[in-house]
Amino acid sequence: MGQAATSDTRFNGTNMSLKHAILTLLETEQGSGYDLLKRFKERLGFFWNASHQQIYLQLKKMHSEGLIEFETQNQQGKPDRKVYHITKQGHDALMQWIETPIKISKVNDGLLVKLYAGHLVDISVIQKEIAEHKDMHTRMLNTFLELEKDFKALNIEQKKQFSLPYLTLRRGILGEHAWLQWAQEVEEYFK
Amino acid sequence: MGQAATSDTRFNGTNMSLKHAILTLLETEQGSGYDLLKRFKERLGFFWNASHQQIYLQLKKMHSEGLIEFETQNQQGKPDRKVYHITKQGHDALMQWIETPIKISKVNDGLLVKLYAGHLVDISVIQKEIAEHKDMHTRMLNTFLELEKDFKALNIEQKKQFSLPYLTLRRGILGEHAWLQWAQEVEEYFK
DNA sequence: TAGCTATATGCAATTAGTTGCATAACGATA
DNA sequence: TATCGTTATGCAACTAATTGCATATAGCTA
Repeated sequence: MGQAATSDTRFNGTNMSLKHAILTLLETEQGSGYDLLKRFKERLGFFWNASHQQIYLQLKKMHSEGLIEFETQNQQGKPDRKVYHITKQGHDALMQWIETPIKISKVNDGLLVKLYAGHLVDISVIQKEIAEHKDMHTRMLNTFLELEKDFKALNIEQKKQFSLPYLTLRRGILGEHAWLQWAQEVEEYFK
Repeated sequence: MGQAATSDTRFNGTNMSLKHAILTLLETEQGSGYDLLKRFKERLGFFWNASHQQIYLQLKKMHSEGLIEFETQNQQGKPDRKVYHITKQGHDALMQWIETPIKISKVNDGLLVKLYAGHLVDISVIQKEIAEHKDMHTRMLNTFLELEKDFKALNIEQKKQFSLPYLTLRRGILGEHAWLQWAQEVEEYFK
């Protein structure tokens, strides 16, 4: 056990930011911060996560940079909505970003740090936590499989339309499968 | 395609920080910032990544918090080394962290944002970038498989000693396998 | 009726992480 | 001899993200 697992040069490229994920969403359809929050959760949750605070902050910043514009919609009973849409500048920035290589995404997983340090505590502490994470991953996988079922029920035209989002969904499914397979191995090891 | 993929309540718990990864490393063996950097790269690269700037900054902060202590070692020809070791306080903080549930680790993958937005550009742009990432993931998998080979060559006693790090390595291997399998699917889709 | 969820937005303080720069000497390679 | 990689540490400026708080209404549930 002594080979270098990573080398700095493999991780070069532009840094990803929430900014381009938001531009991508607004490119297809305008929406408020709240709309975007929902879209992140519903459609991008398997590869991008963002809190509402972060989204609102980014939107404000992007507006000041001229990447997006908004109109205020008054609503009865509910607070006003700021409906954002992408500008020419925002579209250009997105296109430029897509064509610039990005870094391989960084993995920082606290659960594995715990497992690595597991000799310091009763191993049942770790086992219990892995079991809890397994539940979460199982629920996520099931959600993804539901989404896949929906996709498979579409007609050929619609399938073509959603093929790229579907490929990202596949990443989520394969990723969760791998996680659960690993958890299985860990369980068997401790049996 | 419309089900919620994630819900806020599933992501509760203490936030992981570099701090505890460093404490874990120092718990086993004392070392300098530079040593820790190497250990991150060599042994934790498949689940934790940190730059040297960040490590030195954290060490300074942790020292001011009393979690670690250091002695300065003079060396001929080379700069002085600050060899850090964990304190009682640091050990206690680590133990407490291990027993506190942590959040499921966040996934933010720019490459998938690009794929999601792939309809905006010539798809070959995306294909090319996925191919480049595939190379990196292949190299990483090979490194991990080498490490696994080293582990398998150990005797029973040593295997027992390194069983927990080995399980974290398995996560890396299964994760990279899943990534490459996905890349294969994407390639076949575009063929 | 009290609490929960959803809708809708935001600020302030803090922590985490990146990017760029700086220094300094050794040994190996070109 | 010039450059490159390794060893060794660090600051400054910036960007990214988290945590906690704050406001306000409607509808549903216990």
